[in-house]
Amino acid sequence: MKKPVYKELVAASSRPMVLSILTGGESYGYEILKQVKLLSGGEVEWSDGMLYPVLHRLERDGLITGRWQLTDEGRRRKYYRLTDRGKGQLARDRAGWRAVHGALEMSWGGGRNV
Amino acid sequence: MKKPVYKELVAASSRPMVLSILTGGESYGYEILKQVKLLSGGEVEWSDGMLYPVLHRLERDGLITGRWQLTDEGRRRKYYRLTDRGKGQLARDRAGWRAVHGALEMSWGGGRNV
DNA sequence: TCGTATACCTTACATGACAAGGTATATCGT
DNA sequence: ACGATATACCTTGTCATGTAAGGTATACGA
Repeated sequence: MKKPVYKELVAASSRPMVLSILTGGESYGYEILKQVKLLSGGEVEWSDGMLYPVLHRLERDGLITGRWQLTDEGRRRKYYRLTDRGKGQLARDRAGWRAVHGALEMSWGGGRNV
Repeated sequence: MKKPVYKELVAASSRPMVLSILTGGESYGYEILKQVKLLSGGEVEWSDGMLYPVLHRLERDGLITGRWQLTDEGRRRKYYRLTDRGKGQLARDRAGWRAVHGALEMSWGGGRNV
């Protein structure tokens, strides 16, 4: 049983993570879930019930756009890609994250101990 | 006008930040607010309306303990200090944060570009 | 035929920041 | 004397968001 990352941390990272994954090209929900797990070395696992609303929000806000696609096996997937607005948001999210991360690392010893 | 850090990021960092600040010794709400600003180089500013409920939660959960103190000037302050439970929680929060941070940094270029 | 993986979606609930309001004292400038 | 600002704490109403749990459907291997 893996201890889950606490939900506020998921909330803080979901948008930049999804946007960032999409800088690598189109992707879809189920694949993004696996990407997150892979990128974190298995330490972070998202529930699909959390991801789909995130994707809908990002699309509603114009940060990503989606298109339905049928695979050869007959499965339907919704592929998303980053918009220009999404790229701008990602840059701001990354800056905000790093500001907070810097403050945390400072508080965790100010560069001396771990 | 400073652009505020978005609220999910505040929610994710508030507990580890407060607990971490208290590893440096007792402190109180108003001072913690200034510490956060200082540690972030002025980039992160918390509202007091957000911090006080955080402190109450942490105390309720036994991660910190508070005591009222009167200063020489007649001001009342509530000083908080870290408990052993709080130290354990801080270690878990730090591990969780770093797991997510690592995944984000991976997604932000995999170690190559910025 | 049954379980697992793939692939999407929704709702009820609890949590937590934000905005805005409140109380009170001390200090400093005019 | 008075007003503004800093210090120092608190609470309430509103909104956003994850979690848990449920749903639908197809493909594939045992």
